[in-house]
Amino acid sequence: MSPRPTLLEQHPNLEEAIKETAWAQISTNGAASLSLRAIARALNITAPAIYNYFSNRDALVTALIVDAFQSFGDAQINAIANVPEGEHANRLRALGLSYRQWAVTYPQRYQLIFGTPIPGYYAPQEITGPVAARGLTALVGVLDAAHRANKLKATSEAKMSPQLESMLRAWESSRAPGVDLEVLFTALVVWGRVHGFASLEIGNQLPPFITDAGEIYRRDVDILVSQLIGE
Amino acid sequence: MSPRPTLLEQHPNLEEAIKETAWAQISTNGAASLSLRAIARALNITAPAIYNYFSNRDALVTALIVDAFQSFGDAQINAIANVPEGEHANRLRALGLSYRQWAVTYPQRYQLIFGTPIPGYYAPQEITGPVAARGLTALVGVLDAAHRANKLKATSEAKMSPQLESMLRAWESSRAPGVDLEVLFTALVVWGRVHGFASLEIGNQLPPFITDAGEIYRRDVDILVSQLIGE
DNA sequence: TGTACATCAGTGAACGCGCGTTCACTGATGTAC
DNA sequence: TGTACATCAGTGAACGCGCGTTCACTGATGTAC
Repeated sequence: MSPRPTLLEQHPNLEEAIKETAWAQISTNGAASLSLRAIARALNITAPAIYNYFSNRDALVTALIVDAFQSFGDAQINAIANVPEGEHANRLRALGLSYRQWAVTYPQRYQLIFGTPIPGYYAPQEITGPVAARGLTALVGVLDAAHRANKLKATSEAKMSPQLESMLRAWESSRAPGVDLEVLFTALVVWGRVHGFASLEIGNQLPPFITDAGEIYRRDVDILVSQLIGE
Repeated sequence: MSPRPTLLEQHPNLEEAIKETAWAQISTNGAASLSLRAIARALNITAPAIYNYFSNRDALVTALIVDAFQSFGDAQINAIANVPEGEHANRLRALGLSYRQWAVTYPQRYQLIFGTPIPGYYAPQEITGPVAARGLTALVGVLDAAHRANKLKATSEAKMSPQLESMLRAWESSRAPGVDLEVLFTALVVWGRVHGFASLEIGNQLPPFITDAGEIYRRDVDILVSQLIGE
């Protein structure tokens, strides 16, 4: 037993500790002012030590973004894990509620992947892209299953414009083979809809009388589900 | 005619020039890294000169935010100025389309008022609040008119929860006297819905195959209008 | 069990930088007589 | 029209600060013999 603990003993997994401290900083100061020196200070190490784990500040940010997307995707997938496959309405509702729940639970992560980009930082798409797609995949899956079971109501009787169709077809052929274009369109609409209210809440942009945004959100999700899933 | 122009001649309205330069900086570097020194550099003046117009950095940011809200409110109001009062569907559609149009036209302003807050900056609510409310007011007005004309479809048959009702009643009595609670709820839902997709587009968070987000947005607004306004 | 050595995580000093803000100042402009 | 003076927008030097990153280093740990 050494008289004063070595640094290794203080931080058995320093890489993890650095990321955790980074998240703590983001939650108080915002992602833009993430500082290696401040992280080091909080961990009682010196700033250059961080370079043993991340080659520079951007590498740390990228790691955080990947973790956040991972966490988001996990949350979406877990949300429907215990809802029977045939209950399309319940599955869609679970995804919608989980979206906000995750955002409220991890506002820092939410801000990092859905908020204003960090100035001077450019996310490497080859790292960020695949892990970002995972979240939408769950939604597309649920809507597609409902569609195949003939339970998905059409959002509109109007024909899609040729431009819209060709964009969606590009998506279909590259990432979602065999999925109906209406399903893909609906996924985007649903995403935008849950995202909008959640982001207003997280960003604290709702009027002050909205003291419990969850109340509105839940009702909105119910409406959304009943508009999309038919018996 | 003096041989070299005085600074006054270079910048007849320096206060305005400072704000314009600030906007330019925000659009390239994001709001978080707004720097008085950089603004001064771009204007060929020294940094302390800015203090003749804004007492410090935060005061400049506040002025920008107020301007942005003003611009947003104007856009919303102008959007329906030429749409006849009785055409509820067209008025709602005009507001929806204008929301995105403004965001696309002034992404910096959009980011400043709807994006991640600037670290270390706290908006003085007494200045920011009133001007922020103006945007929602137009929407509430249009929905209220439709409701009074019996053209607003109910979003849901389910009864509102008591908590939801009491929040909305607080809003009604403090800011929107006489407006039906269903109208206020609908306004929030509409806001969240247009906001969500617009913010994904502005934040560049849509999947890469969505090359023309406006196509999806327009269709989404059409769906929204047809769901809310009946004949 | 004991010694020599390689490894390598973390240190501490230093670099050059940009920042917000203060301060005493300058020098052009406009006014009063 | 001419002079003395007040005003005040903008200057330039300086302050103290925190930042990312580099570099040669130290000293504990683990391995080979």
